[in-house]
Amino acid sequence: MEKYDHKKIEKKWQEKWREDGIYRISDNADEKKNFYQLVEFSYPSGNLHTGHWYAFAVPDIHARFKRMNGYNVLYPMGFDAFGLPAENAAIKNGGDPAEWTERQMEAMRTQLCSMGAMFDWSREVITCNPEYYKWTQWMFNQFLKHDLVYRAITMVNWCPKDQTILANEQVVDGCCERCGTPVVQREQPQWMLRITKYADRLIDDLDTLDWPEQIKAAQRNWIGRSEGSEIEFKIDGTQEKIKVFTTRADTLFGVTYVVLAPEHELVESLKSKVESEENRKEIEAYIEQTKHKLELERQQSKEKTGVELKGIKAINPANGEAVPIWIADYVLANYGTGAVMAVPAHDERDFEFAQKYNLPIKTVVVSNYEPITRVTALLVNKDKDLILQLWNKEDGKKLIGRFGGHVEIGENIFETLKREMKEEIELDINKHSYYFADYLDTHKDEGDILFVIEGVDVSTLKQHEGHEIIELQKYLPNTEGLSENTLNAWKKYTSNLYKADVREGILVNSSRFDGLSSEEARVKITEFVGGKLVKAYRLRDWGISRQRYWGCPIPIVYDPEGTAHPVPDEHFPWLLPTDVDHTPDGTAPLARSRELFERTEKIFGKGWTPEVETMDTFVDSSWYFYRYLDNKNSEVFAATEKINAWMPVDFYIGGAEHTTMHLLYSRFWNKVLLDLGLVTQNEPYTKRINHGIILGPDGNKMSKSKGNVVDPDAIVAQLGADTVRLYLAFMGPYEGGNYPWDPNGVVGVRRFLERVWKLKEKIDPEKKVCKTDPLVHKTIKGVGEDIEQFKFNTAISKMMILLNALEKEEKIVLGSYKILLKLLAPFAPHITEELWHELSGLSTSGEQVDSIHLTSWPEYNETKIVEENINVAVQVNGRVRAEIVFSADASEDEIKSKAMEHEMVKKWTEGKVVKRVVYVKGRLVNIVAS
RNA sequence: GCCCGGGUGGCGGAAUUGGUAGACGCGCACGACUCAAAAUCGUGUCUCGCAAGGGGUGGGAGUUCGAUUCUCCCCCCGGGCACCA
Repeated sequence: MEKYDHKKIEKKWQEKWREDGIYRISDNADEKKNFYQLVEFSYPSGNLHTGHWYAFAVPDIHARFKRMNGYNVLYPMGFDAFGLPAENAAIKNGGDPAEWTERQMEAMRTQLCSMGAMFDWSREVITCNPEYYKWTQWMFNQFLKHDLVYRAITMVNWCPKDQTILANEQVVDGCCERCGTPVVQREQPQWMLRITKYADRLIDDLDTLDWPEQIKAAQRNWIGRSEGSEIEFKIDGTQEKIKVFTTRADTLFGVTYVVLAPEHELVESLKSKVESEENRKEIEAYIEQTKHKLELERQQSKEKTGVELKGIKAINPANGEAVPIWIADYVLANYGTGAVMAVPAHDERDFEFAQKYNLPIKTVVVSNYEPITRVTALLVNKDKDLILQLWNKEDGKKLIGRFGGHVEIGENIFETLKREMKEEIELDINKHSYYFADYLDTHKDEGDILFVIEGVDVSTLKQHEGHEIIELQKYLPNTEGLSENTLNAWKKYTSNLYKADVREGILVNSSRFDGLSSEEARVKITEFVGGKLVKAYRLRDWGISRQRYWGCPIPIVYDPEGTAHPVPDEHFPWLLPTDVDHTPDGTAPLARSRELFERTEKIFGKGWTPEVETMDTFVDSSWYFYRYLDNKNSEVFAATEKINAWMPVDFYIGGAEHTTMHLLYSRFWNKVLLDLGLVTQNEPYTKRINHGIILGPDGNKMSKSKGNVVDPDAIVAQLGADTVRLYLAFMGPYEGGNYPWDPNGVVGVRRFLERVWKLKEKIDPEKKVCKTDPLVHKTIKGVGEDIEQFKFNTAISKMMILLNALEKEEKIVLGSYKILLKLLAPFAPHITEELWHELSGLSTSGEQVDSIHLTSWPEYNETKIVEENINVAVQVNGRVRAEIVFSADASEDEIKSKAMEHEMVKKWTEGKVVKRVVYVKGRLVNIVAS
């Protein structure tokens, strides 16, 4: 018999599939449901590496599976062809980026074809093609019309050595990613997209998505919404006001100074009003210093610095108190209002600053802590995690109870607690902690206000009339009988308390707000001082200007007065000029194009000039998935009926690195398209998973310098594409994990394929039934379920188990073998296709055989999965003592009594009383005896 | 510091979601074939123990007839955010 030789079959079938066009997908296949599976397209930066294989060939398994299950599956491929990698390579090799890119794409297409994936190449999308970027420009114009684009001067990352702007992700630890030079901040006009306008929707709509919590959390983090208040502080003796943003309006009574960011717009006018020339110079010097502070320094040193604006005071709207005004760079200009009210008693940073510059610290207590009298300690941290330590009052030594949990202010847990505690003086700490946690849960809605204490000086509380607070430290040295865990918890929570102790506490009785939770107090106090409730975001607007050549030209022209105008739609594509030397020198390469300037003047008139910036490539990739649907349309970016036929993307698979970039940008882009009435879906991707990366055999990230790069082309040549696909799928669950490439492991799956190949020798066309039949059906079920969940590793394992079983048989049923081939087809499309056709000779009819990939997924019969016999484990007190085989229809009573009779059971229950017999259907019997 | 994931043999990883921990593969050991090697096939492989039996899923406790799985505390690793008021 001929040996399995991948070289003979893989190319052959790839060509045949292309000729037959079996992967060409129509928009409407009769009766079939459309399924859009998307993977992130790649930069045509050069060679296809293992990462590409992992990203494209493994999801192909799922796409093929869906197709065999009756879906009309679109699994397209294209190139994110603009951008730095292509441009850099072109610069290095002295070529034209367009030509260079075209060459790379051609090479990569060949490599991509070697995967044997079901890409529909007729739908290919290339972002650097004018037919594509014409629509990017058209959308930019739409954004512009709807006030979602603006030009602003912003701070950008600037590498002084490379003379170029760097995107945030190109700044690593405050240094330029490429040359390691510390990055400086520089003011630069930029075209901005108003993504912040969509911040709320981008957060809120995450709830509707079937995405991993991890990704959602990262996006929430990135957008960074926090709800707070904007409160105005009048500046004494002027008309000016300082607006501050705070999430802790309830601490307004504790404000002891106000801080502006050095870049704050009011600083300019205020500095002329300071009391001395000397102070003014000091201020100017500080502002200057901040401006030139390297990003690196900002990150490394959190040492507080600042300068007071002497002689000017801000008025606290809550109590009319005049407090000093400072500028300090710990206040960020572009977050909130760029100004904060400082409450050192309740904010770590303000506290540090106040300590350094000797500013007063005032503690605010908004509280009603009446019930505390009989408990030795009650602490609430700022997350409202309540920790209650109950000490025996009599000798003050024994910790009799402790509990923790999230608590809402307003629970009157105390009275009942007292009652409960009376009976149990010596509670076991660990045992009872649950009891109390449960208790908290069930009494959430009852009772009066209990307390809010935060950062409170114990001695201050003591002075408060009518309440008895026993100081914790009195009992601290007495650690007898406490477990280590308790002791640690104790230390942790008391250390918070002592931190407050350090502060010079002044009790401010804001009785008006007594008895409110800090949340309620926040709202009430904001109202009281005429502030407003606002939200602040960490997310900034999206700067899309790039001073590079190889990108989509921003379709803007300037009139002779310098006013910007959009290039009208009829001039699209607004072509990227080619008469440009694109060696980077810190200026935009397009500024050197004669053709572009001439074109502009010719169309718009003398003195008009073009925008010379290009767009961030994340713009290109923000809508590419729409173009796959209708990639040749010259009238619209994609026809509505095609959009409706396919969108939203059912399944989007990609790398974790895009979590807060591409995934957020394209969601934003989609929402804008929705608002403009161009599309109908609120979210572009229904389901998303992130895959991990393939590491080198040494467990490190593959890199040329480490010499651990695995070249997929070489492995494919040696072992075949099917083996590589199978191995990548077998390494571990597809979602999330990073796996080292194990050269032995690949050989292992190759062995599996060879055994599948050899197994055909055992086929007996006459044989109709076999004892492996139940396993065959079980495997169909299991493999299908696993693929659905992207657990390819266990799917393969199940096929291996089936193969192991079939190999043990003398002869096997043809049907079983065919099923195995079908199950394996999505994983190893070539070998299965070859065997499938070879087997057609064994079938009775002589007609033409279809591709295995056009057949449907085998069906399993649930009743056939049931095995004849079951193994029941017999336990005595939870330990397995015996195993008994029963026929599958044995009754519970029968199984139980047989188990009781077993000699091992007798041995282990000797002299004991059987208290209970637990039976788990078809699995085990547990005999409880003592 | 905050927010998400994780922690199981020598390794990648399984475990029907509370029911016989370690599937499947790699590696390793032994055996068969061979003059020999490779390839292939077979057997074994968590750990202590000759065995009977005991221990064991990062550590400590708890709930349960029974815990890798649930609860609490702690430790460690990976990722995101971070002077965000």
